Amino acid sequence: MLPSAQAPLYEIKANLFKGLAHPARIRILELLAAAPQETAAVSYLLAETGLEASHLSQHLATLRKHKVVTSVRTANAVTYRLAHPGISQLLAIARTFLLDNLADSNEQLRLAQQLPAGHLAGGAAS
Amino acid sequence: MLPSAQAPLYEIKANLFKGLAHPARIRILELLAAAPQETAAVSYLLAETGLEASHLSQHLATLRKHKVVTSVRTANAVTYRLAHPGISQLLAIARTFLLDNLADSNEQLRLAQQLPAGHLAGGAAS
DNA sequence: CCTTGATATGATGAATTCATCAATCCATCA
DNA sequence: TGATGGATTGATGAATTCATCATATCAAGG
Repeated sequence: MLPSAQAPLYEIKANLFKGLAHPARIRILELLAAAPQETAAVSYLLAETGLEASHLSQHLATLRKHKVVTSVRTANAVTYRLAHPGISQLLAIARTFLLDNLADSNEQLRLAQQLPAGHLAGGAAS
Repeated sequence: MLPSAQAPLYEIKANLFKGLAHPARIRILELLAAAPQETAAVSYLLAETGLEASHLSQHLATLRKHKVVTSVRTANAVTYRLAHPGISQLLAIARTFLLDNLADSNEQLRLAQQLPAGHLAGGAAS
């Protein structure tokens, strides 16, 4: 059920978050958010994510379905763009929230051990 | 797979959004966001949402699992609280994004009909 | 102890999403 | 036209989430 003027706003919001609820789609969106004019070609996304073409297409289709991205075909190339600046804001806020969670984990670890916590996260990509 | 210091950040983000990807949970979070100190009792959430107790509990458990809320039991009452101010920011941004989508829908409708669009959404709750 | 109120958990079938491969479509070129 | 490159769609089984009811747990009072 897609966003519709007839659906309650909480349903519309939940649907938006469903569109964001997969790691591969987060990676795609972050590549777009970091690209000039929040726009990138499928070929670029393909190279950067390392996904198989059909897998990437499926995820892009989901993002289109949820109106998180828009696409334009130019000859044999298709480019995708974030549909709204709010998307990158959502990603940015999710980052601060999660970094705080990491800080909390550090705090709990320290209280548990009564020792200064070493560094916990060394491999976080984005 | 819960947020862990070892998981890539895009997986952590996707997991956060999974926690938000259900209408009932959005409603709960918005009630909390609007409550004093972003805190409310289960009994209050029960009355406001109209959900059955076990259904509400299941959703609250999901929100706890995703660290979107925290809970405290005081005697036979349990209160929930947003775990981070970022949550209400996510909801607020989702709102602006979606309102823009409504505006877009209005624009397309107008172009299609070459007539001023009447009001489309009259029943949106939140 | 039993009863009551408040809340959480367990279990199960239905629905949806995910992962993945095959096939198809679109555009270009010789 | 056929071949090639770029991108999408269709199909299917596995995994996860959702919906819902039964049961259990926690806390307080008589």
